[in-house]
Amino acid sequence: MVQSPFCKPRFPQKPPMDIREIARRAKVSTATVSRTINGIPTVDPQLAKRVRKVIDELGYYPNTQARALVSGRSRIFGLIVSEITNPFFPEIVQTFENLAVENNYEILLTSTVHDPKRMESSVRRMIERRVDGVAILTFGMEDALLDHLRFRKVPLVFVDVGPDAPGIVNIRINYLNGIRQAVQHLAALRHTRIAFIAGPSNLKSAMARKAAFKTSMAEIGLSTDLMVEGNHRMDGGMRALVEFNGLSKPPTAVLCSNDMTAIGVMREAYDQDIKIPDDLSVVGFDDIRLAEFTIPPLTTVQMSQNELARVAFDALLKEAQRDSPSRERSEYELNTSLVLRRSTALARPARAAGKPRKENAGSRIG
Amino acid sequence: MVQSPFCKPRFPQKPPMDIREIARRAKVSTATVSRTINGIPTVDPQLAKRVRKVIDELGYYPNTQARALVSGRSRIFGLIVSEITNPFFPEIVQTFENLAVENNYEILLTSTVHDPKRMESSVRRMIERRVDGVAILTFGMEDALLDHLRFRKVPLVFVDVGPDAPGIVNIRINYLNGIRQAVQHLAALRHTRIAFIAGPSNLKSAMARKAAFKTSMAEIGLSTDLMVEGNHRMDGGMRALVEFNGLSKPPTAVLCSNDMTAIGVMREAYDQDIKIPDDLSVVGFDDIRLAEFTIPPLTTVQMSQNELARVAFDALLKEAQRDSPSRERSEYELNTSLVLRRSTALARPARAAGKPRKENAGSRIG
DNA sequence: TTCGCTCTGGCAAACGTTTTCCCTGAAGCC
DNA sequence: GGCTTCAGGGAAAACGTTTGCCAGAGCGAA
Repeated sequence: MVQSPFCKPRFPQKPPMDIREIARRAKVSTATVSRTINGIPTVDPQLAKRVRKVIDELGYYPNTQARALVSGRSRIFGLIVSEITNPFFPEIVQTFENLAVENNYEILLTSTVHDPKRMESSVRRMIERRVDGVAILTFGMEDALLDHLRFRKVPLVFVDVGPDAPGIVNIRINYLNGIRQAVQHLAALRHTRIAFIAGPSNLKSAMARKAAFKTSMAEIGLSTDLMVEGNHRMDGGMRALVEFNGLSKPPTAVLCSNDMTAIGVMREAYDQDIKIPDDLSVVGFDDIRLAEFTIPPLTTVQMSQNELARVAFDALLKEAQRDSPSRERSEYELNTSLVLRRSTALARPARAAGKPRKENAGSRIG
Repeated sequence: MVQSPFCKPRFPQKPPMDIREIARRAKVSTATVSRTINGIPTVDPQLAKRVRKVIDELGYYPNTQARALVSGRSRIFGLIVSEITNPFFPEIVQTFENLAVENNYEILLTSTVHDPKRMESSVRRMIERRVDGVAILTFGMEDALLDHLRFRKVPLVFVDVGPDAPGIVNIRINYLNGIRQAVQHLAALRHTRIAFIAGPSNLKSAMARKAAFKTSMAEIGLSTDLMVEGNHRMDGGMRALVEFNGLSKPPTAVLCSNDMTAIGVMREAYDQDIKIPDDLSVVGFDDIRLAEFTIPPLTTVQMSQNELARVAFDALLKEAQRDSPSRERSEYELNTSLVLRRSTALARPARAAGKPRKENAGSRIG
């Protein structure tokens, strides 16, 4: 609990540039200045004009902290992500910021970097700054931490994993739609040995994707014995491909739980001289911006980060603007859909078992 | 100047959970509680313990806004970038945040998205939230805006482009070092027709890189007639390569003003069936994390985002902690150096002029 | 003219901290 | 035991806003 002290003012000699100074110069009370700034209609247009003139001349900007203190609203939304360097998030952050600017909010951006200590710190920072709401785009947040926020009646927006409680908004993602499209696309290209590289099993969203894959495969009568757990990072994808290649009958197509995994697969394939899409079809998930620019461009299931951010922000805004906590739980749904690029192709009739790649010693059938 | 009003408290009935409540329950004055929280040593250990107990039991978190109001320090640093979706920045933001957490600061992250309105809004937001300092990692900020900050004696940290004024920290980047290494590396691989794809000419940093390229080429007696202006985005790189291929004697190696440009080049090369590095060597600049995972992995000049962020943050912290503005201008220098990966190779003796690629109709010498 | 109503705008009380100043009591010294 | 010193902790004044309440002005109607 020990904290470094908030110390003395930087420059005590700094001339006071506050609402009172404005009031003095405009020969009105501070109340009128405040009302003018806040666009309250009861103030006489003449007066307002005079006040605004002084404000502009002096380059006065109201002190948000004082405002927040008295109004009880900080006009800050918290945004918790797992790590900013994960390419999935910058797009979201950008959209979030754009919306914040439009609505005179600030974003308190916090990343957990998968560290419990940091999660706790994230929540503490949110509470200390008295955010008006938090969007939680990371997974595996401990309930005890959430309770801190819930106890303070901070509006919460989750993706996928929120508890079913009043005042908590959940954005559900329809994984099945996109993943079914991906599976059927691969099937249409004559692939039957379709592998899946899952995300870490402690991530609900990763499990949901995996379930969607199983369902989709079952629907068209394909077996799902080719499944490996990755980590949603590139190295996970690379390792998975190595593992697949050790199999007697390796897959001809791989569906990945996210794009970074797919990029890892492609990278490993490059190292092993496996041609994509000719030797192996690869499909990602997320459609991060980068997916368009991989080599080859990645066919992937799109989950619009833009839309996700927008829905989350709107929900937060709506929740923050009401004066009492909403009673009914709100739910939003986000769809997913396949976007075709160039990392998938017709399946080769068969690949020789355990064929050594680099040396190209094996015979190729067909 | 019209702003939406800060409205009434969300839940007036919320029980007061403030320093006074703590004081009451611990049977001390608010002053003691405050002193305890701030770790001021004059408070009796017994008392402090009692206070901390109450604080923990009640889950009390001090109100940062009130603290900031009275102390005159917000414990917020502004961070202005051009756009978060530019892969160059997330790494910086992450490091910045890590350091902020360590030092009990918050980051107010703002992006200009190359829009003058947004720049203005960025600066306004910084001032309104009374940040303790701003790191400006974007270029082409208008002086009038900066003056707003300078006038308020907000510590400022720039990369490369800061004005020479007291209290302004400049982080200079030694572009020449890394670029010279890159050029000499290519020359050692027998390349003589080395092209450069520059960044937009209104970016000082881009111009500095270009100048470093010219210098490096001149040093080893090579001509620099193969220069094109890109835009630091992928499409710029793609267009540049198209342009080069229209030439009667296209380059055998390309040095790019940043990694995104290089990725664009590689992407276009893929489309045109130009093999990298066999047909064309490519070198980037920045060493964004992604560079390690392109196909092939990109040889590039590293400018450590980590170190940049760290230097910027430290400078800000130092500046914010002093009680009067520093008189002397501080300067930091950041080095750059080449990191070798797999996008460069020995030059082919010559490439046939205007050789059509896809159709592979030309003869290949060597 | 007087009453009462509507508007406008000022006064002052919050908001939740930090910090100055001062008071108390205890310890140290002769 | 009386004096000085000092450490510890409390009362209260800031910090810069918003906003409830009220006073006065202006105006129309009786």
